[in-house]
This record gives sequence, C-alpha cells and structure tokens, in this order.
Amino acid sequence: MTVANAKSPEPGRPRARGDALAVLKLLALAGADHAPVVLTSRELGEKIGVSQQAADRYLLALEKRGLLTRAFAQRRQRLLLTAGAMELLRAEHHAYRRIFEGPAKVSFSGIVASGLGEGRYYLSQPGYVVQFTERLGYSPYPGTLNLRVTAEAMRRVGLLGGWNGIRIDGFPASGRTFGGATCFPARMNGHACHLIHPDRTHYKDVVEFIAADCLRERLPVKDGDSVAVDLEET
Amino acid sequence: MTVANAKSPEPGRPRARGDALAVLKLLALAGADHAPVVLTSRELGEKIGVSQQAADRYLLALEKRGLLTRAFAQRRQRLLLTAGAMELLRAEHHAYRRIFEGPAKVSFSGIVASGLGEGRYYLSQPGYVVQFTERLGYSPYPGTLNLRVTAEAMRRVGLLGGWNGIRIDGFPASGRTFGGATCFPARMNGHACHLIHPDRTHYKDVVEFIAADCLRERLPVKDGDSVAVDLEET
DNA sequence: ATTACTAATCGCCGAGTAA
DNA sequence: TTTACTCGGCGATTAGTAA
Repeated sequence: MTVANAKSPEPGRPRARGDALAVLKLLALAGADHAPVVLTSRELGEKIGVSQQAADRYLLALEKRGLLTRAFAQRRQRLLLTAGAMELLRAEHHAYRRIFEGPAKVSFSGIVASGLGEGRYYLSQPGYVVQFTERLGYSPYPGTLNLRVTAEAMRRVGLLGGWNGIRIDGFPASGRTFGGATCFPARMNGHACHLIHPDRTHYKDVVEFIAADCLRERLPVKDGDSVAVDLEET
Repeated sequence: MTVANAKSPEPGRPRARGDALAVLKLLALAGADHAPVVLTSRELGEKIGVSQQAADRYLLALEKRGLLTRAFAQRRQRLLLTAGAMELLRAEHHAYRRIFEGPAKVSFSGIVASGLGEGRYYLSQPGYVVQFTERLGYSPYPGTLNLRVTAEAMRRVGLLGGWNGIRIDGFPASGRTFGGATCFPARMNGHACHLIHPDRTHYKDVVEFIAADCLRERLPVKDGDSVAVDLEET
C-alpha cells in the first residue's frame, strides 16, 4: 500500500508565505504591467518557495480577483497585470516611500479667480458646517477661494487621490442631495487653509480652498494675483 | 453542554492574510523605526484583520526572528523595530521603486590610480577566469583599473549592496583561499566594463574595475585622469 | 484592562493524477 | 510537457480562558 501523504514536506523550512502581493510584485518586476510575461506555475512556485499546485492556485485566485489576466499561448501561459493590480502595488509603493522618504509634499501656484456665489451657498449649508467644525476644527468663512492652475499643477493635485484626506460626507437636504468632498490641509502663501476637492467637481483647471478667515482679506489677494500653495501628506 | 468552537468565525470573509511584512510596514509607518510605538495586540489585530490572538502570535514570532523588540510599560507594550526589520523593509522599498521608477542609476567620477600588481595576480587565477568567462561573457584583461573617489561617491557605491550583482565565488587554490566578489555592469567614459567589489575589500576610497580590454589603453587614460562612471541596475 | 496559553477546527499545502 | 483537480494531513486561526 502506498502512503499518499506521509508527512509535512519540509518541516523546518521558514515557509515563504507567498501571498498575493508577493506574486504581483514579482510579476510587476518582470514587466507584466505593460507586456505579457511567460511564466509557468512551476517556475513561479520555485521563485516564491511553494509547489506548482500552490502557485497555480495563487494565479487562479488573482485572476478571480480581477488582478491578473491569463492567455494560453501554445503551452505556456502569458500573464498580464490589470490596472487594479497596479493600483494595489502603487499603494504599497506609496507606503514604503512614506517610510523611507517622509510624508509626500506637493507645491504649485495658481491665479486667484472668481467663482463666489456657489461656494458661499454650499458652505452655508448646516450639513456641511457641522462636519467642517468637527473634522477641520473650524467653521469656514462662507466662501471658497478658487485658484486657476496649469495642467501640470492639476496633475500634481491629482496625486492627492492616493492620500488620506479628511472626509466630508454628502447628505440630503431641502429636497436635493449635497455631494461629499475630501479636504487636505494646505498653506496658501503660508496661511493655513484646506484644499477642498468635491467628489463631483465641475472644474478642470480650478482648485478650491476654504479657511477659517476670508483668505482674500487675510493674505490679502485679489482676482488675478498669483499665490503659492503647499500641501504635505498627513 | 456548551459548544466550545461551533464553526469558522467568518467563513466567507476575504482573509486579510496579515503576514510579517504587513505588520512591519504598519509599525514603520507609525514610526516604530525611531521611537517606540504603543500598540496592543487587539489594535494590531483589528488593523490587519485577524484576531487578537493571531496578532499577538505575529508579534511573538517577529520578536523571535529579531525584527522587533518589545517593552512592557505599565499595561501596553511598546514596540520598536530593529535594524534587521528596516533592512527587510528597505529591500521592499527598493523593489517597488524599481517597478514604478525604473532601474536605479548611480553615477560618479573618480581619479585613475595605481594598484596594478595585485589585480594582475588575482585576475590571472584560473579559478576566477573561468567564472568571469561564464558569467560576464568575457575573459578580462589581467589587471584592474582603480579609481580613487570621494566619500560621497563611496556612499553611492555602497547602494550597490542592495542590487543584484553578478556573483564570483571564492575558491581554494595553491594552498590558500581566494575570496569571492560581486560584479556590476558599468560604463567608464561610455566604455563597457564591470565594477568589481571583493567581499573583503582593502580600500576605503578606491573602486576597482575590470573589462575585456585594457581600459587604460582603450579610453585612453593615465594615472591622475578623471573619468565618469555610470551604473544601471540590471 | 492587558498578554498569551490550550484546545478545537478551518483551510492551505503538496502528492497524485487527469486532461 | 502544461494547467488544474481531488484529497489527506498539518499548520494556522479562533474562542475560551489563565495570569
């Protein structure tokens, strides 16, 4: 009679614990983010210290989670990472950058622009005011200061998407819905304020700011003036 | 009678798979690399999606592996990462940098210096020659070119320690032992060569290079000349 | 309140193997 | 060859609980 599973394969070995992230990292390093990578389950298993069967199960699981697409060319599968997988890896990258290079910083300049009425109306809503007071620590001056910025600055502002902002939730009131937003502590010409990024923004080249005081009076600035904005990850 | 362990706690849940790296990363983000972080096993468990018991076992395991030191102040433990843990995290950081920012590059300049006799003797050893031929793709000119560099350049060369170099193994011959070394593809004034870093180097401000041809003749350079070196991670 | 041990059990791993 | 299924067993995990 044959003993099917005699005992643990290698009892003393440290166990590589090849989890999903390790596989994604390996594939990304092999360039699977932009070009298919040919890799058999056996090869993958050797690299991360697990059996061919386990490696294959990892790939199946990643495929099911939508992180990996597989194509079967003749005999060997071609692996390609999805955007979702790269998003996951980018978050890891961001965390390690934070550890070894400190909080990320973003700076840009913009031109003070009009756009008052809207901001004043929204910021006066009690549903917003109570959240601002609780989460920002102040009740903002009822009006946003809008800055017109270049496309390059807008790209840098887009990086904030990966940061942990202060969340302002949407709510229903007066028979309509007020949308949510995310705030980021900022300095405008050195003056403390918050960049406020509505979930559904209407602008493509405008960034909005709120502060406890009227920024136009405190800085002071007027339409057309150029101001410098500095943000630091919290 | 009471049923002690009725069934799996949360069968359908995605399983956070909180492995060692995730714990170290979390602690490093909390600043546990330079100052003790107060964190209970329950809090850790919540953060990584496992029970208090599992989280505690992770900490015990990390401590046993020499990656974490724990101190028990009144009730809550104070956690501090060791240099070994930071080394591990740095390797991860390097991998992610590679994925999103491309291969690392190092450039520096140095002054051509003498130091021939030794290099010629070592490079003539058949035990080395066979390895160079196999792993570098050429049989090197029997003599190293030595560059004297600044402390800052030396620091940058030190970064190569985290790269994957081409390994040249040590061996016994002629009744003594010849030490191993690691080679890195490089360009000196644009000319392809290899930086060779012996395991036990004798110099503190000198970097050694080998190439298929005599670099002094091919570049050409002589003692005292300044040359530019460029290395790219492979 | 903590940390951490014990017992029960869940699920992942690798062997064998089909396609 | 390759991918990928089933299955037995071991290790990891959790609940309960001691200290």
